[in-house]
Amino acid sequence: MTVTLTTREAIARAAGQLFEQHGYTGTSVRAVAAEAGVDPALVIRHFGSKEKLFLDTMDLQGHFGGATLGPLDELGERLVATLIGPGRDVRFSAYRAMVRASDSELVRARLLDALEEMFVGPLTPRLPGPDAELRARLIGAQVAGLLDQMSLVEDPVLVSVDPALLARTYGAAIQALVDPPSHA
Amino acid sequence: MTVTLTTREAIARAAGQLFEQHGYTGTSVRAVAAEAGVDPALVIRHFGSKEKLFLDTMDLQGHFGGATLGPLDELGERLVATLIGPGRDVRFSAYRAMVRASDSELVRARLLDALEEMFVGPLTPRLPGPDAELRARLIGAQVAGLLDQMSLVEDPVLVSVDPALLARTYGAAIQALVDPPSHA
DNA sequence: GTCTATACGTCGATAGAC
DNA sequence: GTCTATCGACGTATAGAC
Repeated sequence: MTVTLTTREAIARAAGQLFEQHGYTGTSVRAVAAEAGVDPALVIRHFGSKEKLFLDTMDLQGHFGGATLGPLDELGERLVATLIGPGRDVRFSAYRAMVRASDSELVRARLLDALEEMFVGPLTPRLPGPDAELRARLIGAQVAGLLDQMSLVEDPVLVSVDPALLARTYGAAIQALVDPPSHA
Repeated sequence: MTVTLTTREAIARAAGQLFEQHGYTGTSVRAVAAEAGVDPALVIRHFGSKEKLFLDTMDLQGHFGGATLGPLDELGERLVATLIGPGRDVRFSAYRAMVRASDSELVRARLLDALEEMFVGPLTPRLPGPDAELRARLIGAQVAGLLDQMSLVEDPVLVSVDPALLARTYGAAIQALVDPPSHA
């Protein structure tokens, strides 16, 4: 029920919006300050640096939580459907903003941590068969790759294809890592 | 047999090295000029802008060519083995530099083009069964994701795991998109 | 035609006055 | 806490010397 925002909240809100819209480089501290209606020096004073402001503002975990829930059977298809389903825009723009800022070492570390917490961690103890952790990490790679093509470089074919077909097709490839490997 | 480099060549060589080493943001036009032993203004004069210098310098196609050759049988495993096999460092650093610079729209477009030319184009006409183009693009996504985790965020587990095991495991997931889908 | 010298505008960040 | 003034570094442009 807060009618007024604290200065810090106003800055964070403006920063999140501008970072997702124009990227890290394309968003100046001065632009954030103008959007929030405060002095540019205040932005640095409150958050320490532009980089910390970015990391404090961007949140991946909040958008992808629970994607690995449910039975292992057909988990691949459900996982993809969750990623590209309703509300995909907020997920895509958060991931896109992070990767675009990956020239920063802290941002890369955050990306690795987020993937670990959201996919590798929950998945590893549930996968049957050998090399469970490796397979969980490779499922994470598949997720990252799909997000790359759909939200970062925006492959027009993938963006506009029937989501159900995409979930079925890519889900099968993910399922190949969920199910225990069959040796030749 | 050229003993001396032209100014343009010297700039390009210095730029390529610095961009791969310190990223786009971490490499200043002035640093490139100093490394090449020329005046900073010359860099802009020869290449137009820092962004064009980056695009002229970075080359993905040259490093990944021919990864999709050979019989479709076990193509997945061979593809991964080629990506992470001997000389992986040059491939990884080229890809890493590009993604780190993906705040630029031109760089993102180049990434999409490169993946299309190297994987989607050669693969689409060869894949049996329905949705060949979609499956080829999703194989591209799998490749991008693996490169993300190994060369951009540098997942320590994936970087140090036995390459043969990795090729076998991730190769099986790629093979699931090479082979025609089996409907339930 | 190259190259040098210099300068412009903007950036992230800091110091110190209210 | 907030603003003013300012710093050094950046990408880029241009004028003019070889």
